[in-house]
Amino acid sequence: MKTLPNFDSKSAEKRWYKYWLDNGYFNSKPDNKKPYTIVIPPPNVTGVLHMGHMLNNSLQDILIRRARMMGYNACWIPGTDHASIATEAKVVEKLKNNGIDKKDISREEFLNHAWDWTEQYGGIILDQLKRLGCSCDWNRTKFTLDPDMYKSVIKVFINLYNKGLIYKGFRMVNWDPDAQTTLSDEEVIYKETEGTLYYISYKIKNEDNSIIIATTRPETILGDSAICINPKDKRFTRLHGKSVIVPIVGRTIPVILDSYVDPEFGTGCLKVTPAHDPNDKNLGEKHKLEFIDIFNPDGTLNSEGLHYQGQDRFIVRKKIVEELKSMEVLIKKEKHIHKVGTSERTKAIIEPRISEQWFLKMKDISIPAINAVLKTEEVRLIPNKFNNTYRHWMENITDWNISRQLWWGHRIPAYYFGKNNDFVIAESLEKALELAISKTNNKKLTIGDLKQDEDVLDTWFSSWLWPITVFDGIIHPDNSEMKYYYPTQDLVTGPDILFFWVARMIIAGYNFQGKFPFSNVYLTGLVRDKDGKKMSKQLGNSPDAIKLIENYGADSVRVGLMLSSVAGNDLLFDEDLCKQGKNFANKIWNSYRLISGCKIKKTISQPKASKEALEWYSNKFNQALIIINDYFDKYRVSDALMTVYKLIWEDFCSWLLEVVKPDFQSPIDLKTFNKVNYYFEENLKLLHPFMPFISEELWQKKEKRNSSQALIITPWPKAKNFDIKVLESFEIVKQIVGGVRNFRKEYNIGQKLQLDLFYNKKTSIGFSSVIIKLAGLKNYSYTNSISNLTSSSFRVIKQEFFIPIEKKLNIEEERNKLISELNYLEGFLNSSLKKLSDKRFINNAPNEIILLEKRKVTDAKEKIKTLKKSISNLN
RNA sequence: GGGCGCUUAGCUCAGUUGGUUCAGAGCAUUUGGUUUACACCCAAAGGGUCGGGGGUUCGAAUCCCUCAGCGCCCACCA
Repeated sequence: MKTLPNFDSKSAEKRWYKYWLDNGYFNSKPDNKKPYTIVIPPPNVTGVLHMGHMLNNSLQDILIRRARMMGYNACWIPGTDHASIATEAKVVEKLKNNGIDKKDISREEFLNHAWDWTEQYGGIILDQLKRLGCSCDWNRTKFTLDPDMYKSVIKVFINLYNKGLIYKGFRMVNWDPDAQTTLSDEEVIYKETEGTLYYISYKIKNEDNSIIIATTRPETILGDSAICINPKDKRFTRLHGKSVIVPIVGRTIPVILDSYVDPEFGTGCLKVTPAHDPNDKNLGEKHKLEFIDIFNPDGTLNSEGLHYQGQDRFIVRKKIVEELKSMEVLIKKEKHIHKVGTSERTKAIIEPRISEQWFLKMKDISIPAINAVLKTEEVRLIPNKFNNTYRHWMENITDWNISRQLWWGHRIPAYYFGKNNDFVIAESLEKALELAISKTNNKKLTIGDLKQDEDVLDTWFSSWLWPITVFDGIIHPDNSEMKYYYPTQDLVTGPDILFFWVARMIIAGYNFQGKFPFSNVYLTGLVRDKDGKKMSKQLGNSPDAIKLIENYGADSVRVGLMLSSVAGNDLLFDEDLCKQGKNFANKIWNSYRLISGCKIKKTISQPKASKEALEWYSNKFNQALIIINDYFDKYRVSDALMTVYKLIWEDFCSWLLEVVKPDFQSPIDLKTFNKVNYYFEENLKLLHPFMPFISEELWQKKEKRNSSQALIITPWPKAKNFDIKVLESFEIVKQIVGGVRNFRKEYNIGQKLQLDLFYNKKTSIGFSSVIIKLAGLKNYSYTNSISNLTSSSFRVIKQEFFIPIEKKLNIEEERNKLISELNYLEGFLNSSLKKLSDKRFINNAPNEIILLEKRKVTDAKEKIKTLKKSISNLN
């Protein structure tokens, strides 16, 4: 029996993954089965597997493997994302380490470096997913910068532009004066900083009076174009319609009214500098103010800065304060804590700056996407608590800034020509020339006169097409793959990209394909460490994913992740969970060791206890299967796993196997052996989506299997009816066995000594052979003449059980035990009686509740009677 | 500051429309056990005023109000 070695996860993982690949089990082609499709959230091409990926992809694999077994044509499409900003940053850094500055090389050279980098690191994360067991159709692997994907993205851009949905406009961007580049909002770090709030007096035009404003950035008064007050602020009613004069500059600017201004803050008067503050920009647009840009790209002042031209913004701040002081318009200074945006890369204080960008109008095209989630439920968010967040964002959606000042990405297909920077939108230079000629009627234009836009598209502008482009559905909308696989079924991703990605895919799916791209969106939580801290490289609290797999085995890590992973809830990951997974794998392995080690003897007949226990397990299994299926329907994956876990560990191992396993070195009968084997395999089927490797290994250990019988493609068990009464009476069996076990513990009686157990009512409980076997009884029968003085008793349901004991009965303890049981029951009875005597209860409660209460009373009374008798017998 | 959500055992979480003994699971802990698949094990036990307060109701973990603490998203306030 010791011949079976321990489970070797490393070798099993290698062997079976190769076996699945070699047999093409992951691959999908359209056929006449129903499709079940998931597109992977493409990880960054240069990324490495982290805990978030592990969680996310384990879930997808569980869903896809179960679907495969359920008979669907399961197709999981893998791929990677070019991730403009992240990848470009990494390439820039690498070049820098090699002494190359991005500014010094051409776009083409840079892109060559970027492609080298991508080829070098691009496959890593996908290989890591294989280690985890992910059953993706690798033949379908896609990359968002693949030529066909590139074409699709450009086609969509042109299409939207021609519909008038894409336009060029001005936007306030985060400008890094040191790096001289724009930064995305994610790259700006806000730091709490102590600054100074300066109170400055502005003279009212044609009056001797003045008003006082407060500002943290006095140098920006050079760009002031208005003073704004709250229309409801009674202190300043007299200023309505007036103008003021900007100190130093001498410019006359209007006083405007807007409820944006908070009368409580500062003086209640706000100076408006539309070119250098996002909020002021809004005011500027709303009130049609002049935009006065006072800075050069390097943070020095331009000609609008008058005598400060060419000096750095922070030096100017100091000098201007002095000048204002000398003009006696600086009223006072106050310390002021506020948040200042700094560049993640250069640490420079960012300068909000107006710049020209490409935008996509979102309002109209997002309406169907709002309805799909919130009204028709064609797309479901799981859990649906995210519906509110979704609504909030979608109803306040603003135009999408789709251009980025980067090189790595899909280059914007705008071609400029002529002195006025006129442009055309086209999929190629040749086409652009054609368009430019017809637009200008200038036949002398040549390709050399055209200059393509330097910017690339936001990464999400390709990702939002992902469920379509993986099937080439933009270029060839009616191709057979599209017809078969689109729309897909489930999407599994994190809530952090609900808007960046999920919402936009829903929008794109409807607008470009007429159908929403998926039906269900399973939103996972963030993976945190066990102290609740977000896992990150900087904190160093993120375990190495591959090391985890090596230490515990992929199956165990998957179980560890699933055990506490509720949809939408953050996952507090503790390595001990993997240990739990490993223990489980060990348990399963050893149950196989027991079964496979049995010697079969055909001539012996099946013991009654085995027959009874198998009958119970058959019901138990079907009940569990129905529950598991229901959990899957509700995407309660960890509950489904826990149900499998308990079915195998408790019901199968601790109860069934304990009954059917033969005595030491005794043989087992064939009938029992076959049945146990059968259920062992049924269990493996339920286990497979969660623990693919060990389940396949154990499945294939069975003899005479051929490849067509691989577990991965074996049908999921069909749920059959079960008899709840059988399950209920087995629960009573467990209590009786437990009662005997407690007795043994209390009186320190080992398992080997066989006991007598008597009951005092003739009602049948069933499973008597199981009881005899598991409780270690030599006699189990009815009697009405048992003395409490010579036996210990316990009660299950309405039945009383006695175990005769010769010497050691501790009467005092027995009595105390009975009395405390009695006290509990009497308290229980009283509360029921009290309820029933309450007329309001009788008048209001539904009949069935009253009947229940009455039954409780009669049951309790009966139990009390027997208990009292037992107690009096003890005296 | 605006919006949303959360608070149940030491930890991570279940708890369907208020109603059976409804206060649960897993882990952890404690106690006892092992030549007979597995100490990566078996058997049993302890542990919660369901965040505080108030209300509705015959009846509240569940519905309402309020307070406190935590989290997320958005805006980041001159």
